[in-house]
Amino acid sequence: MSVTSEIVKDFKNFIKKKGLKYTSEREEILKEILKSKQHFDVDELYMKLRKKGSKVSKASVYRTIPLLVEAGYIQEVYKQDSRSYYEVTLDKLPHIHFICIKCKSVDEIIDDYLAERIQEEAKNRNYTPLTYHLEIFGICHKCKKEG
Amino acid sequence: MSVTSEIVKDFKNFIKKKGLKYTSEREEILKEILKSKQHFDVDELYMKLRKKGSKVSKASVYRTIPLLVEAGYIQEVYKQDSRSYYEVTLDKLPHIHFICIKCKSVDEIIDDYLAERIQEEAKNRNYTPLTYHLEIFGICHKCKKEG
DNA sequence: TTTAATCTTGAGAATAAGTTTCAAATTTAA
DNA sequence: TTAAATTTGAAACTTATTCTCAAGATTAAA
Repeated sequence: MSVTSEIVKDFKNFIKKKGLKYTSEREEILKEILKSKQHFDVDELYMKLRKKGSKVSKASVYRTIPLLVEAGYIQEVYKQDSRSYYEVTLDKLPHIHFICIKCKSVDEIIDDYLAERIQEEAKNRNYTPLTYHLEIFGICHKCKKEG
Repeated sequence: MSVTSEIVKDFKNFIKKKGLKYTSEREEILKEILKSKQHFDVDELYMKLRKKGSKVSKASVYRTIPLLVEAGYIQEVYKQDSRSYYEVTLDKLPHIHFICIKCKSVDEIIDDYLAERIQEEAKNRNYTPLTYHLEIFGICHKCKKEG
């Protein structure tokens, strides 16, 4: 069984356990998201679905995202210009984003050591961490060269 | 000369250097912000000013904040429910926020080691860091106890 | 398979933070 | 004091996200 269909099955279970109904819209949205290799926002996702002939509404996309976050498949990774960006969580440690305030590019790195330290800090505080965002704002190499 | 009036003087210089005009509204807003010991959002700040009899408009508050960020007196520290929160930067290292997703409480700590490591990571990438946000989302001790 | 209860959907209205517009007021340099 | 330039307040606008509601889909049980 493919990874995707495995996840689809699990998501169905998740939905059922919550006493909700498993709809084709929810499945379509999940499948499309699983294809994304990068950060995405609601508009991008909605457009991709539309281009493929899907009839899902934007409202359904907005309604499905919190379910996928709760199920642990995606997470919000940053906000920019009052828009939220998400990414697939699978096999991924939370990571660091470098956001260039000039060109708006987003670069990411993973630093296991940093991740551990963050976990520690949370535990020292008697805090149950679920996820974190580390965003470093600054100027990227390219923009620095250009002036 | 008090710390506040020192800053007010510097801000006036900053404004002049940019070829802008130094207005009583800008000064009022800066002074009120300097009094804040905690995170604040635009609405809170605006309300405080109003209660003191100030006539500044919300638009002016919104217009002044980016200037104060640029001048380095305040920084945006996190966003929640599509609202931005700021704090006074003075003598402060960027720090970590624990945000409880249940009660919305925000706790902060400073970890110099983490701060250093973040700087390093940025430099390794040829990136000029200006500021960063590290937000850890989870459940606080109190909410965990309550179920 | 039919039913009935419940949930979900799409479309558009509503909400709210933040931005913009514009005429009147203020600041500033000369 | 004056004239050019900027800023202000108020209200209109923008835009991501949420909400509303009637119609349609799902589900468990008969």
